[in-house]
Amino acid sequence: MARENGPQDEDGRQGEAGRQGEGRVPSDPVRDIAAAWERERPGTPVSSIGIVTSIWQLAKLFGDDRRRTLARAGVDTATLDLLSVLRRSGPPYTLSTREIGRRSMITAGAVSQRVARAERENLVSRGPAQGRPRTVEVTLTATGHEVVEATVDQVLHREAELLDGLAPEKQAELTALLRALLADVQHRLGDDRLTHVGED
Amino acid sequence: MARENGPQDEDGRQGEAGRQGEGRVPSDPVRDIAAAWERERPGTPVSSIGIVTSIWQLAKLFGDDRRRTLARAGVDTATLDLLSVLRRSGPPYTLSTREIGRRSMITAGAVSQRVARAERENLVSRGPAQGRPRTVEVTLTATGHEVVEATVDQVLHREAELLDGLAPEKQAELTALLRALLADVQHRLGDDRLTHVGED
DNA sequence: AGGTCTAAATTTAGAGCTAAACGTAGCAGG
DNA sequence: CCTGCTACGTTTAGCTCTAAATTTAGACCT
Repeated sequence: MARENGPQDEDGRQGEAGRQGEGRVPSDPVRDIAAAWERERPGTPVSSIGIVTSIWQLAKLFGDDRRRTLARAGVDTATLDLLSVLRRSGPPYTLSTREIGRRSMITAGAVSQRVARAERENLVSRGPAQGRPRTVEVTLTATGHEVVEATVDQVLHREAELLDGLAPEKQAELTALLRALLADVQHRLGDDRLTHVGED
Repeated sequence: MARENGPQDEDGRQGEAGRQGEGRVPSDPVRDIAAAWERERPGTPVSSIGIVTSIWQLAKLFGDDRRRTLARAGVDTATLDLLSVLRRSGPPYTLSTREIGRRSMITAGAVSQRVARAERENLVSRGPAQGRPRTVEVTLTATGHEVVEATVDQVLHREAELLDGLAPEKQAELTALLRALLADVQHRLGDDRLTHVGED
């Protein structure tokens, strides 16, 4: 209620898809974005929007939901990510900061900060690696181990729940396509970073 | 410290996929994550990982790449997102802050801050809405308009390029699946937010 | 041995975001 | 009328990230 008058469109053109006349398309926000660019700037290269924007929005929804789930348990997503990477690596639950950065796809500075925060709460410990000079090893503590055990299933279960509107075969197809795309993009970007240094 | 011994594989088992004996699978990092959970904690509900983690990593790669592309042009991604939403809405390039938040999927506070930053650089202007009390309207300035025109094609073109390792039919399939998933998750989360208020 | 060089991690500056507290102003009921 | 409610935007506190500057400590060369 509230909003008594201005019902239909302060929003500019919300339903801007305009004329997909027939069936009653139940509003596809991502498609609308591409359509709006076409309408406003004919020739805009919109081909990537259907994939990139959907991925972006899904990541946002999953991420926000995960944050809320974990907040109830008193943990934050960055810390759980760190603990999970260590937990998954198996005994002795130890990795170099470098390796942590690679697996979590974050910069070295971010690793330092995550580890410092987690160390403050006694979830991990830090020390020089034996055989390798200049490298620091991070190890899960007993407390850290407990936190993982207490939260990981919750998070994963919740996410499986969010996916179960999609039929299993569809999920399998999607998994395969995402996997192929991820491998390709990763490869491309890895190369680019090396080749692309000074040009363009 | 003191973790002597273990020289050979600090990385835990990087290639932890272990025995997918035959073909020489070219290392699938996302699959490895699920496999590692299974190995370390049999029974962990890993079914969502293939989709959720891939989406997360792709979003990170696309996002980082976009940030780098825009940095060269002296813009940041949050600002371009704001300007784009306004640009796409068509003349008079004006939206309420509420609507901006909905379209960009960010909180009201984040909208305020984005608008404040953009206003400082004269990319948008802000003022009370005509017919509706209590609402603030944001409008693209000429400068803001120029920034969009100068950068949007670059960004979208770059992203299309990143996708073009995936065959067009595959892209179409992926688009359709993501679209279905997004609609479902969005619907579910919208409901949840209302029903879930005090329980659990 | 002494002076670079270099590879590693850490620290810092600054952008962004969320959640929650706040300010404000129509509006509705007594 | 006055009071409290409600819908809106803004501000603030705190977290997290990136990029760049800084620190640290072997390694290499002569």
